[in-house]
Amino acid sequence: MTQVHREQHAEGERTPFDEIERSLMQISWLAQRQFMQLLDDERFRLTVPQFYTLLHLEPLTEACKMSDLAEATHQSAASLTGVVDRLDEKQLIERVRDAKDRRQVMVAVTTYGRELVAEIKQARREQMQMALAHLAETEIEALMLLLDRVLAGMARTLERAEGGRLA
Amino acid sequence: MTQVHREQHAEGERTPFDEIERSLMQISWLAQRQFMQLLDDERFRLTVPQFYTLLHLEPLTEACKMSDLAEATHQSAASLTGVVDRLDEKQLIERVRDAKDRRQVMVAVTTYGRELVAEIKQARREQMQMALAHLAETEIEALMLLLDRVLAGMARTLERAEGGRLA
DNA sequence: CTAGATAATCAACAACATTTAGTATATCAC
DNA sequence: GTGATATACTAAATGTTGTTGATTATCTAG
Repeated sequence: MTQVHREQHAEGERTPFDEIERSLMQISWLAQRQFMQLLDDERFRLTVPQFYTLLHLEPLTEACKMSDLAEATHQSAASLTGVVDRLDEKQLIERVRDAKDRRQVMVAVTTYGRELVAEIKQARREQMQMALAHLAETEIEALMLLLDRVLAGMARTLERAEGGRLA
Repeated sequence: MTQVHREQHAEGERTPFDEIERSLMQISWLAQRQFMQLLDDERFRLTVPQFYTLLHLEPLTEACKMSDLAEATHQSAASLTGVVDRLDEKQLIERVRDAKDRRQVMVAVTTYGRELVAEIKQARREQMQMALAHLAETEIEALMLLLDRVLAGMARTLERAEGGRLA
């Protein structure tokens, strides 16, 4: 196992807050990493940008303009074209030129695309459950309490910041 | 602004739970994206894997073996070599061969590396505060309450899964 | 000393995302 | 129609990460 040596130096003051902040960051990294691996599964073969682009399209009844999609997913238009190309190859989305403004390309998720998103969500749910399966019920409860307190602390921080700015 | 058309189709049943799940996923994507952009700032010029590798080293008093670092950050050894190369170029870490086992390369964060991590954390905190600055105090409170309930719901899901498996 | 295991790196390559700049097409104002 | 603008795509170049398999150096067991 990896040995961990924590610092206690007097100047620099490593506070519990710092520890928690670091833990949250590390958890975020690991979760992201785990999700990446899930998406890379042979059933899906998606990358993270591809999935989130698809996810944005999935609930829409109507097709979405490329430019709107780029804005919504915070990707540049040129970058999005590549991502949408790859989704198109996999037949997860369809490109249709708008009848009214023939410059525009409207993108819509296909039925297969919707199915895949559903599968991925299901797999992710199972993955999360498995990730916590080794914890005892009491440990999960404790974890939840702690997370609640983290959120409460974040709320307080935000209130203070807000108060300071609006005073 | 992007027009959003939500689906109400009878089969398929779009539940509020689905909506929230999607929102959480989208928030996670946007947060990740925002963080990426922050790390790309001229002050830092880091990538996400580079930052989290550095983050893992930052609290350690002693240097860390490459293999342990790879395991901890969930990267392959070969992949990590490249990441550490780039951190080394930026003088954020130092490589030292272990005296006892000269095969091993020990990696340690430099003072400059620690400073940069601190700067990034600070910037991130400010970024988060700015992201929520446009919310009224009552809205933030409401948001926090809702997040609490999301977490509680997650806990229940986990308990059920746990109960089913252990029954 | 030798054989084999171990640690890290290297080499070669593929995939993806990203940027910049340029292009084709279509729309709109006049 | 003409010129300006808008929309999406393309091309080319870059950087990072990732994989696989070989390689180098080192240690350890016998």
